[in-house]
Amino acid sequence: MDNNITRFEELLVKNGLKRTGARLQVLEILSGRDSATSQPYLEQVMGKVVDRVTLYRVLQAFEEKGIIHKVLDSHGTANYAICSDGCDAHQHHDEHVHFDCDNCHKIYCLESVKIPVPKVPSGFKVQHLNLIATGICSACTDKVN
Amino acid sequence: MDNNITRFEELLVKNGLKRTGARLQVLEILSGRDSATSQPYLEQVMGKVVDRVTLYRVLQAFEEKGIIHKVLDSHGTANYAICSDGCDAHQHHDEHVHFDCDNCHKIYCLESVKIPVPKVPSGFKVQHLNLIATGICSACTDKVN
DNA sequence: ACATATTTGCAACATAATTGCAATAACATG
DNA sequence: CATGTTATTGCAATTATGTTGCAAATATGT
Ligand SMILES: [Mn+2]
Ligand SMILES: [Mn+2]
Ligand SMILES: [Zn+2]
Ligand SMILES: [Zn+2]
Repeated sequence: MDNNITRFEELLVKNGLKRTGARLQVLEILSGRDSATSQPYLEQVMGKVVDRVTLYRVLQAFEEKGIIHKVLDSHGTANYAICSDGCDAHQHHDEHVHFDCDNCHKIYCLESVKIPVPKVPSGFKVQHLNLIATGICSACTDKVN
Repeated sequence: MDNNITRFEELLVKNGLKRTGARLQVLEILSGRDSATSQPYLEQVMGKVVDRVTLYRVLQAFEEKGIIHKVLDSHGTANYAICSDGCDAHQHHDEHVHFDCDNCHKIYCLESVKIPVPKVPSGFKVQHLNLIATGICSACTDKVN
């Protein structure tokens, strides 16, 4: 229909969400970064043009639709990253390792790294795994050398 | 009970902490439970006898001394459990798996379950691992059957 | 019992997140 | 392109978690 429609707008429509400025802006920001983006950072860069509450609702809607996923860092701060693929409103499939760099404090989605399944005591039924590794990221390691 | 008091008092003294009511009460509560205890729960059961701020400071001191460790659940809520191993002021070594039950919402320290080390891309240097498994705990599984 | 360093309570502040409601904007329909 | 319906937003208020400064209280060695 409309060839001007961007891929973000398609994503919104596909998920039954109206294409509003706030939503497009969040998608723009998140997709332009190589690591997860914290809620405080988002709130700061989006400024007062978009209300805090709207940002929270946008993030919540995106998470529910499987457009983004949330990663809590070691301080409990919410960080968001675009889901790579296959996630939808019914299920997220991004059980990859997240890497929290002690130096630059970026949180990387290590999409290719599956979480190794631990052997839990009998009786415990594991449904989801969430592994956060902390240390020094590749970029920071390079800088030092 | 009296034995406990003595044991806890020794623990405090050993760590250069004065044995105060608030600290002993926190140790009592945490040690009497089979799973990690959330800050909100602690605040509730300790009531207004102990100020919120004092509770925060007690928890912070205990964590620094290696007496307890903090586990953030999937909502980012702080939960605390007594350290089993020889943790001290210089280092925690309780990198065990934590199990967050979807049913009873208890967080278990699976002391015996080490976190399997993931293979991260070259350049990334892992220093710590934090794995939280969610699912149904042993007690809840039993109840259903 | 006394001196002193630690610990506590209080008040104030900071930040993250949620809710209800009214105003507004998106968009399907004609 | 005007209009009606519905989703979305902004605003104000509220809740929850956590921190800081400071003065009062208390634990402890002497
Ligand atoms: Mn991710
Ligand atoms: Mn533990
Ligand atoms: Zn880094
Ligand atoms: Zn359970």
